[in-house]
Amino acid sequence: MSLRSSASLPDTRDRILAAAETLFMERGYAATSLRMITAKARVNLAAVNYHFGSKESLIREVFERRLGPLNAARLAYLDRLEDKAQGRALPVERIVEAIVVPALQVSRDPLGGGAVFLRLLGRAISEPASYVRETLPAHYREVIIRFKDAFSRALPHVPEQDLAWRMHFMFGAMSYTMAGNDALQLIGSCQLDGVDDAESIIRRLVPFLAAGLKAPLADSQARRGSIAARKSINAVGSRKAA
Amino acid sequence: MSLRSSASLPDTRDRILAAAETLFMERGYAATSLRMITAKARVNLAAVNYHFGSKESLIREVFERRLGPLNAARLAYLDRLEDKAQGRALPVERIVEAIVVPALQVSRDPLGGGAVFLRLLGRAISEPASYVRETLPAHYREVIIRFKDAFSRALPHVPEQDLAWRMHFMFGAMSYTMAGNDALQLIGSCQLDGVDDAESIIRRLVPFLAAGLKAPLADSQARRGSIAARKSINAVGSRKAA
DNA sequence: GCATGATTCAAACGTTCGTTTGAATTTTGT
DNA sequence: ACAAAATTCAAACGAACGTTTGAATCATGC
Repeated sequence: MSLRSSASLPDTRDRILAAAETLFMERGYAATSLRMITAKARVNLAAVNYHFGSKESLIREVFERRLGPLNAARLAYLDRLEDKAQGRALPVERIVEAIVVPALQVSRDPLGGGAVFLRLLGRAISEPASYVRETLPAHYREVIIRFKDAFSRALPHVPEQDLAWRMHFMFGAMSYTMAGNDALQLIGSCQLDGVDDAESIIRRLVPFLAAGLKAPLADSQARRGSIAARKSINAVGSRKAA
Repeated sequence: MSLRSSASLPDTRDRILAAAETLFMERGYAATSLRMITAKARVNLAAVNYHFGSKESLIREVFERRLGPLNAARLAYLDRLEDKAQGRALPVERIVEAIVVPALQVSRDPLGGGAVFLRLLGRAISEPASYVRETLPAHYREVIIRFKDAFSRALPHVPEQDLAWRMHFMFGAMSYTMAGNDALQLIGSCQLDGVDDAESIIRRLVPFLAAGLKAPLADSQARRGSIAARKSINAVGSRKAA
């Protein structure tokens, strides 16, 4: 079993995990070499293959170390909400909180690496690496099912397909935000300094997502919008887009 | 100048661009080798360095070929809306359309590669590669400024910082959707087949985003939610998250 | 029709990658 | 204390990477 004597576990494994987490977040999986990781972790190059077997297994463990507890906390949060509601429908805002708030908890992980992992997770969702695209859905499946049911009860008038899409949009806004994607430097054109702590982001994100989920259905107004869109496409297409 | 005689331009450049676009979308920048690109494009390996100088310049051209026209179409769409409105505030839905609909146009590019580029673009926003993170903001700066002004007039009661964050969330949901991020396989738990064409996605995305942008401000209810969140964090943190 | 420039091509360059090896070192069990 | 197991280490492996080279091939203008 190789159970460590509590006090003096050889932190080589954890140092590698922490270094890999940071570097994968900063540079992506493919662009991060094992030599960068072992240099940052101050361990021997061969330690990665000794402790994890391969680079691919390493990134798998990076995710599993934190994603399991995160999604377990989300489900526990939802359980508590549903217990308290005693069968009554939950407010959409509370369900959204059950997804978003545990992320805040992770970002305050006393080990300190939680915030880094959140950014990594936000990036990983659009990471093309096959190990990521196969590992994440397995972790999320139960979360998706449970929350889709909860939203479905809270929004009984929203058809299943529309609800699925709205949850899709919700995960998009969330992942993007958690990834810290200031790539477009929205921030550059107006000051966001000092208010980018996790809690104030959540205070803004939850109402945004709840309003989107509760939005009136498109059908009534959609026809007109769709036609207008079509016309404008032709109009734009006919000019020389410079 | 090397102006080609119209009919028989050596399509080597375009074949490389198309192959690179697809492969960057499928596997990411760092994980795509020049040998993969030249094999797919059926050109010689050295052709990339001959025509583009380097791998980095190649990806830059991949983006500039399509992103310029796309954002120009967005600005033209907004121009047209504002001309018609004659100084009156625009409906939020129309402004959102001006961002989203030109993407639909790109996805119908007669050259056929537009949809691939949209997915690449959605991924690139969270791509850590420095060339991407430095190139994209330059293309988007004017778009951000113009649309922030438009939203600001349409939503005069929303403070600037809140508006910036809501636009941030909007770009998140958009990028995620354009990237085709079914990584969580929301789709697996409920059928979305047959309705995933670009137009029906937009018909669902625009109301979602517009509702989020118009959401009531958090302040009134936020205090309570924040405290509840804090308590739940401690509660969850104290149990063994499995 | 031939000289000139543009393009393609096979081959090789040096570097870095993930992984393996086998000996040295440390930790553990008795 | 000592054998056995676990871990660390320096060094090297072959493969794949982006890029360069110089000759071969193609197109073009006079």
